[in-house]
Amino acid sequence: MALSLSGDDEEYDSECEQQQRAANRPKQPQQQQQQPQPKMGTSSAAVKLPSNRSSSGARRRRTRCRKCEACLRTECGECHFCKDMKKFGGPGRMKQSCIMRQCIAPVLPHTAVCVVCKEAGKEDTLEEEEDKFNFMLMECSICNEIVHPSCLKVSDASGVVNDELPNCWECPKCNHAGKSGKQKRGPGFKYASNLPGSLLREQKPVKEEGDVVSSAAKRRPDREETPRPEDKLRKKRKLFDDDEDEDLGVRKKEKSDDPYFSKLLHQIKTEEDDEDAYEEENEEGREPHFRGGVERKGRLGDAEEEGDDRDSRNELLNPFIKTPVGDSDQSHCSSPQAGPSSEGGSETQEKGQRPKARRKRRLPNRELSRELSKALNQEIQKTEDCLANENRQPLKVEPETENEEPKKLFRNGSELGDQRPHLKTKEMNGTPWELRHFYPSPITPLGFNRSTPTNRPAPPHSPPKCVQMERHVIRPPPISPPPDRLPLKDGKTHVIQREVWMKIFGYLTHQELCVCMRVCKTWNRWCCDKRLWTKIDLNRCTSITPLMLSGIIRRQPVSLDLSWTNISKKQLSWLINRLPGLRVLKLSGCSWAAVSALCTSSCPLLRSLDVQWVEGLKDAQMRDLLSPPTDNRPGQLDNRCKLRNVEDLRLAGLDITDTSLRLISRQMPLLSNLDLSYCNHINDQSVNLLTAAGTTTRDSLTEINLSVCNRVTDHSLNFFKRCGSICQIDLRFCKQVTKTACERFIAEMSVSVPFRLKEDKLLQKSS
DNA sequence: AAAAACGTATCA
DNA sequence: TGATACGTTTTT
Repeated sequence: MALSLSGDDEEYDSECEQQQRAANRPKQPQQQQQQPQPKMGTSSAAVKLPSNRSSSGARRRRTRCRKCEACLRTECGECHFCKDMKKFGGPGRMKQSCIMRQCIAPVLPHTAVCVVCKEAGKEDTLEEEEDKFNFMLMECSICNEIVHPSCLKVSDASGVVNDELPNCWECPKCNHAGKSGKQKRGPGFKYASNLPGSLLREQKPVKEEGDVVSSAAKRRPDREETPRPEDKLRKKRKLFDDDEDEDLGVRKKEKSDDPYFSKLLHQIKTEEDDEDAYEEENEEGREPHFRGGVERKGRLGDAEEEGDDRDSRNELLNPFIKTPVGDSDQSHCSSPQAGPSSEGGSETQEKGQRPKARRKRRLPNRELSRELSKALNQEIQKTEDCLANENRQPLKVEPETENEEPKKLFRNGSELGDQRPHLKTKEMNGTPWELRHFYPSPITPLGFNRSTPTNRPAPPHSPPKCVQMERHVIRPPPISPPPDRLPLKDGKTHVIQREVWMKIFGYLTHQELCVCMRVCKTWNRWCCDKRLWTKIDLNRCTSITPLMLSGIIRRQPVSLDLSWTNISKKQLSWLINRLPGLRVLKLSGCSWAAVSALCTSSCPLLRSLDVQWVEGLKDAQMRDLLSPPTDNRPGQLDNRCKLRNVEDLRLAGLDITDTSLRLISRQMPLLSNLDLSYCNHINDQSVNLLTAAGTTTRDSLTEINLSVCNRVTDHSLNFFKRCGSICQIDLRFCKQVTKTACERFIAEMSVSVPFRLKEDKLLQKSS
């Protein structure tokens, strides 16, 4: 089908698509009634597809890249889809891949060919990035046509590369025609709405009116007629309204920010090439901006004008945004890991002329500060506007722009209006996610509210706006995005290789990375490397916007701190379902309403969970949290505790009792570090439960924090004697615990395990 | 030829 | 709005 794209479609109506499918399905009882008409008449799917998009060809199905983390996994055998498989004893009706194996960067099938020349992608035969780009197959997310950029005749138009998806762009024709990217998110699919738990909804193309855009897009002929994206945008905005409009006007470029880099910049070729496009971006900060923005705002403050801000926002916010293709980047990014097709393409960095493409980036950062958030918001709006405009205007290739995706976001979603929070980033670069402790938690027991254990810092409450995420495909950034060396103006390349730069970037904070991202396309790309964003910290970010969520997904952090944010359940659920590799999740200070998202999702790899001071989290909620997933979303069924692999659990400030501890001792066999500070209902019996014979916690516990637990007495120390691995017992500020008892404990334990009093009532194994 | 699985229609 | 079903596509 895919191939067939265009030509024929005209005949069909846009609606066909859906119907087509319907037609295909003979079976369903009800269907008959409704019978979608088979306009297509026939049923062959292939045929049908084409018809759908009238104007363009049918969308081509994509296939797994076989290289990404997901593709390399083995089937879990536990998700809904696996259970349906015959190999796992199921009926085999669903025919879906294992949830854990949903490809992150689906590629065009090998059978895909250029609509114009009918040949496959040839990027593998070329060396220059530009060439590669020009000869690789690119699928338009709007008209679905698959072509070699070099086969296009449109000269001045530029395409907008979608970095998120390999070989995906908004072709010059569509772009020039002002078609909006419609919601289509390009070929990539499942990740979003189809997945269980996805919050995004699929947009059903034709059907809904809302999709004006999409439908429009579908039709080729009528492009012009098609409703403009703007419409949608407006709608969206309304939904989220932002206040950022004003900002839009503001943005500008920042170029100058870092005088420091200026020299470098001059030398860097990238920019030049892209020149226009590129510069704009840089200067204006589109991609760079957004990043820069973040940082700057965070740090620099105003430095960036709007441009920067935008970028940063985009990144964070719009995960979907694609990087400007400009160069080869697009491809890189998009499918860094992905398959073949993507590979080839990826490099085109600067190519140029031909179809120019632009891409956008997004940076998810944690460091967004409020300022940043504002900036982000602005950017978002801008982006929206831009998107609307951009569609009509051809972009040039840029290395890292992120327009494309953002567009989608906006369109679909909601994004625009969001509130952009500020993300703050700390530096996570390179940090091993292994942290088992959440240091940062603002709420450290002993820290502030010592005296008022029960009071929790008021979490920022901002009503989460409705986040409607569309179903976009959110993909993680590529690892080691090309090029290998920094292109210089004189046509040569910098002596230092990418990996060396990467090591250097590894020492930078997120803010600094954002600054670097504004330097040039190449750096922009490199700095977006997933390895540099293993930890994302949005602690106390006043509002979590859809774009931010997208940005997070794209970066696939191993550690995510959403403490004291007003994230909603829907948002959290959406995130969790898309962060299969998440190990550390901090939700302290969030509402139970939000945290309850954990009840319906499975986080098999979660090792550290922080739910301190979560309002409304009591025994009943703990039960829900620890019981097997209740939800029926596919892939979510599991009879085991959702948090069975948690080693570090932070429950400070919760009104939980022995009921919860009993569950914990049974359901969390790997629990090593438990924080129960400020839990006023915890008493000696609680400790007894945790250390009772037959419990796994008895041997797994290495650290326990019972500080400010006024019901705990000296007697608890006796229970800890039976813990084989205990290394630290924090009983500070426990009114009923005496120093004498602690000393006695040390004396008695000294025979086998030497302990010491690190602080008053803070027992620590002295190794 | 068969297995895998994409993408969407339809069901609930 | 999520879950299920399934024709078709794509790979093996």
